[in-house]
Amino acid sequence: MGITRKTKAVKKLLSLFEPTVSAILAVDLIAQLKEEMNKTTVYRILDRLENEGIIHSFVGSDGLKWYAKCTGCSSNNHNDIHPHFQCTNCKKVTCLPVEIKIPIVENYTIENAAVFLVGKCNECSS
Amino acid sequence: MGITRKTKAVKKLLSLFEPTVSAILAVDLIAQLKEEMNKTTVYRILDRLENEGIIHSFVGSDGLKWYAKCTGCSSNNHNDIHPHFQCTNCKKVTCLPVEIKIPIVENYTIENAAVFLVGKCNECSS
DNA sequence: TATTTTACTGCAACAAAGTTGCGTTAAGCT
DNA sequence: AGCTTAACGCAACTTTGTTGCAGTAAAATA
Repeated sequence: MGITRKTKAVKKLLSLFEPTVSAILAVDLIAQLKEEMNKTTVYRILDRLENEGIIHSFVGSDGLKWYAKCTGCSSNNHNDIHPHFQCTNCKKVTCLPVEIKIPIVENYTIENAAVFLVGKCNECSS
Repeated sequence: MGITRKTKAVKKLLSLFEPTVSAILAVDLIAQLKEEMNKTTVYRILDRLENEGIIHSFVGSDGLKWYAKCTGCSSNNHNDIHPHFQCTNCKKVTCLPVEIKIPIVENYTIENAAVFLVGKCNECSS
């Protein structure tokens, strides 16, 4: 197991999630941190932070991995199912603070749901 | 543009979608057809069939691409939003014939939704 | 049916995202 | 300061998917 240490790399990476409510592509994080740390390190820190419930990840419609800061998640309780939204114009991805109603389907016991919405955000549709 | 020809390869690939309602991983199709055709061919046929509205694709929670046969889609009208379900036990992915209610979110104009559900199917939960 | 057109296929090489092994570094403890 | 061990960097690798080009085979035309 082991306890996550607050190294320079971890602090730096976490700081990138602060000033925004948007999700960030893992690939973009790696590009942005190119001079400061190795891509392996980025992936490993993201893994650890996710396991501790500090951030959460999801896969976009192109198969790329996104990360965003959790609001009210912990390592035990990580199942707040909220949809993610991507604007077709500015490409930004945001977590929507909306409760998703999981449909009840006969013959299927649904335990989790990943909802990825696509459309136009307010700034791009005006 | 060009019109899709019904070549041997196309017929063979399409036949794999017949006997099942389940979705198929692109990677699995390639493995299954290894002796009969090149992986480039598989990807290209899948692309064409999707453009024509004969099959549709989506990305699973692991980032891999799935394909399934459409029921009631055409090249013009491809927007029947139905959820996809993966059983955590048998790993099968199926299209659920359920209408998804897209939530109305302020400041966001939602045009499309990808819903990926995870849980237990009937055969695996009994 | 022979010819011509053009969509389709195979191959090899490539691209990009993400992983693994291992030797080294540095955080946190006493 | 010294010790333990988590964390890091590097290089090499794996996997999925793409691209360019030369050759093949459908389908259209005559």
